[in-house]
Amino acid sequence: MKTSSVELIILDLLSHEQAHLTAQEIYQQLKLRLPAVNPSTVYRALERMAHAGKISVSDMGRGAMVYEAVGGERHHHLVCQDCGAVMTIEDRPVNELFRYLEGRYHFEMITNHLILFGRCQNCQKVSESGRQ
Amino acid sequence: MKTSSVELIILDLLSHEQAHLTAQEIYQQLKLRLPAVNPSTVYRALERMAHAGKISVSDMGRGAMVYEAVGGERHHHLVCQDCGAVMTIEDRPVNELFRYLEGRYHFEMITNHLILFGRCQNCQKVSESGRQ
DNA sequence: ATTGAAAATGCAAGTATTTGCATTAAAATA
DNA sequence: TATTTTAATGCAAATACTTGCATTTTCAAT
Ligand SMILES: [Zn+2]
Ligand SMILES: [Zn+2]
Ligand SMILES: [Zn+2]
Ligand SMILES: [Zn+2]
Repeated sequence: MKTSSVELIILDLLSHEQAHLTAQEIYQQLKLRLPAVNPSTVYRALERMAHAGKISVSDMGRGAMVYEAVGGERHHHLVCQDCGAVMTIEDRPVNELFRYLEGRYHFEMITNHLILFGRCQNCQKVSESGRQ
Repeated sequence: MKTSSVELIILDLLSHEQAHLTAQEIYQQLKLRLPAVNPSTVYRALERMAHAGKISVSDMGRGAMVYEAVGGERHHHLVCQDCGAVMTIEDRPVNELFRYLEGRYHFEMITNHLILFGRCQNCQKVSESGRQ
């Protein structure tokens, strides 16, 4: 794999903020620095980087996959399906499950950014009191 | 919510086989029974049904989300990123993690069909011996 | 420094998915 | 049953994403 200039900029974009960006958002940002870049180049670069484990790809309920640089502390998220709130959770309990499954099923886990959907405390209260 | 005829057929499609079907696959099947159905009707029905908890939506690495009827035994999957093999795993250990997280974060879990990516035993062996 | 192979990019066409708005069908109400 | 209300559908246009192929760039080997 050649070190593509587009890849370098994408990594820079994703590293700066601890961002979860969609392909579209990345493309828009990228155009600011590389005005002539083609959309398909971006889609292909993201696919390549995800496959190489440089970035994670996750459905966070935003209608399109979001990408994040892999590197710092490993983490996961709880996403509220009602209000969209995103909570970040520690790796430990998730990691324990993963180690167990690896042993039990002789499977080597690659997933490194788990997204779980549900309802946050606030939205639970709302529907408890109000109608619905 | 009106009982839409499209919804009924989709549920029937998804129930019959313990299928994980993409929107396109569902649309193609549906056309056999309802030749004049419009694609957007299918996409909208799927969105509605997912939101109502009637079906699960998951990325199983097939390039598009797959839908499955919710109802029988709750289960989850391990998907091999190399060969695409799909293993079905029991709910118990996953459920334990979920209950823990619910208590720890006052979060009510909705995710009911978890997909974890990794490498199956066979593909691990292959890359161990062969090159790469 | 040149040359050649392999990988990345651009471009254009194809496919998939979403969206706004008018119409139709279903449920609720009178 | 007739009327009103609300949700589902069709249609067409817009947007998002993918793919095949020609060209350009990168890296490694002269
Ligand atoms: Zn994250
Ligand atoms: Zn919430
Ligand atoms: Zn399943
Ligand atoms: Zn495999």
